[in-house]
Amino acid sequence: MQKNKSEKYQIILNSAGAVFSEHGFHKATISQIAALAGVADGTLYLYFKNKDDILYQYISYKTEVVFEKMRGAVEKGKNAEEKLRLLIRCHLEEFQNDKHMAVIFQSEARYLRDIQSQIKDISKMYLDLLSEIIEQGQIEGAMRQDLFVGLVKRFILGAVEGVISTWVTAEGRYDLVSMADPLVDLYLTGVKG
Amino acid sequence: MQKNKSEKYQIILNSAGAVFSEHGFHKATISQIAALAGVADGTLYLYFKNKDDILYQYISYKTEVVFEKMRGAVEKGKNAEEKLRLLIRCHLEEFQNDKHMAVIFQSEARYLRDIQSQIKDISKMYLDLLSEIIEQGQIEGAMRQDLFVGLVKRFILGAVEGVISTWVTAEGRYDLVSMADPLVDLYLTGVKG
DNA sequence: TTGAAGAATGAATTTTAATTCATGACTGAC
DNA sequence: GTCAGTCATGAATTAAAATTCATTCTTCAA
Repeated sequence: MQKNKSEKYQIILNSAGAVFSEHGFHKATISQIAALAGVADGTLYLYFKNKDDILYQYISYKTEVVFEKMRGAVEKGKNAEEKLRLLIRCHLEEFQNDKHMAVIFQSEARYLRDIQSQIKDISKMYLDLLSEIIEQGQIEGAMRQDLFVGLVKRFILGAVEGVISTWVTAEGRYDLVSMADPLVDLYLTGVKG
Repeated sequence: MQKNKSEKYQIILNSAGAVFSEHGFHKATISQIAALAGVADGTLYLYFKNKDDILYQYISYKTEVVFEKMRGAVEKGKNAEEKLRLLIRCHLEEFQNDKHMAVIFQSEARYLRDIQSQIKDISKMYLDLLSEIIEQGQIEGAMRQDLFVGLVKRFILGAVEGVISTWVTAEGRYDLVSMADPLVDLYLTGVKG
């Protein structure tokens, strides 16, 4: 198995993303991925330990890239509310721009239960980002003091994921990013008349 | 394959629930389910078409039961806010009381992509319930007129699922139902100070 | 007591796809 | 032109479980 992230490594990873998102990890076969990548079945084993490892590397890689962007987006915000808006917008943008990733995170991430501990879990990192933002918001006085942060951050992440999930189910037929501000408005002021 | 829902059918379905939730659908084997149910492997095929069918029937059955309870709960509410509180509480209660189901809905429901259309999808029914409640809330003047109902209902469901997901990950070590009212408060009034 | 129908068994079979590895092709140094 | 090292191939192997079915057990009516 080669160490460096050669061009072929990337091609295989992308093909795997396409095949996993179309058929689901378990119904996807090595042959399908190899065919799409334009290589022989055996070649995959020069770059990956096994089928699980392909999914693992895919998720690790995407997680790292996306999370880097999210952190960058949040840093640009001047106050808690702005940071929250930038984070949610970035989240929706990234998933809209990479539908395969969206589908895979949605449906397969949980398969990796056992090896999850090794992954820089995107949920964990995301929730930490949210904690920071909420705590800052409380200090600024922009968010209520009596919030149970542990619940609020789950509430926020759950809602974004729910919105993405619907979009995926709808085959991505509408613009996801335009949901960002209405969604944040709901977080901030709720549905009450 | 027998038609009636005999006692043995139920025993197998429950055993399957336990095994699926422990190992995940794909790692679970027919032999494990049969052993737990105290029958021979072949017996499962007297009651179910195949392994997929077991998951399918499990989810169909649980969906029906839970949804019946949710509908009953909502009917008891006098106004939109009360209905929402009762729905969320019922949701959390049912999942707390049946952890196997909670795990399976969380991680395996999406596997059934292909046969999803045949399933009385719990999300669909749930979202319809929410639509009714929100629209009623708007008529009552208890909820804002400018809400985009399609987004709000997803927002609400996503957040509950997120909270359940965390609870499942935490191995159910705390009381889930006590999250109901704080969660609804967030829906209604948001996090703004 | 018997025997026919319905249930259940579990070892044998089948299926399916992941993984291996003997072979072949390519590349650049000399 | 040749050789060594690297990379790629894909048919053959392996492995794991799902599924089948010939056989056995149970029940109960006559």
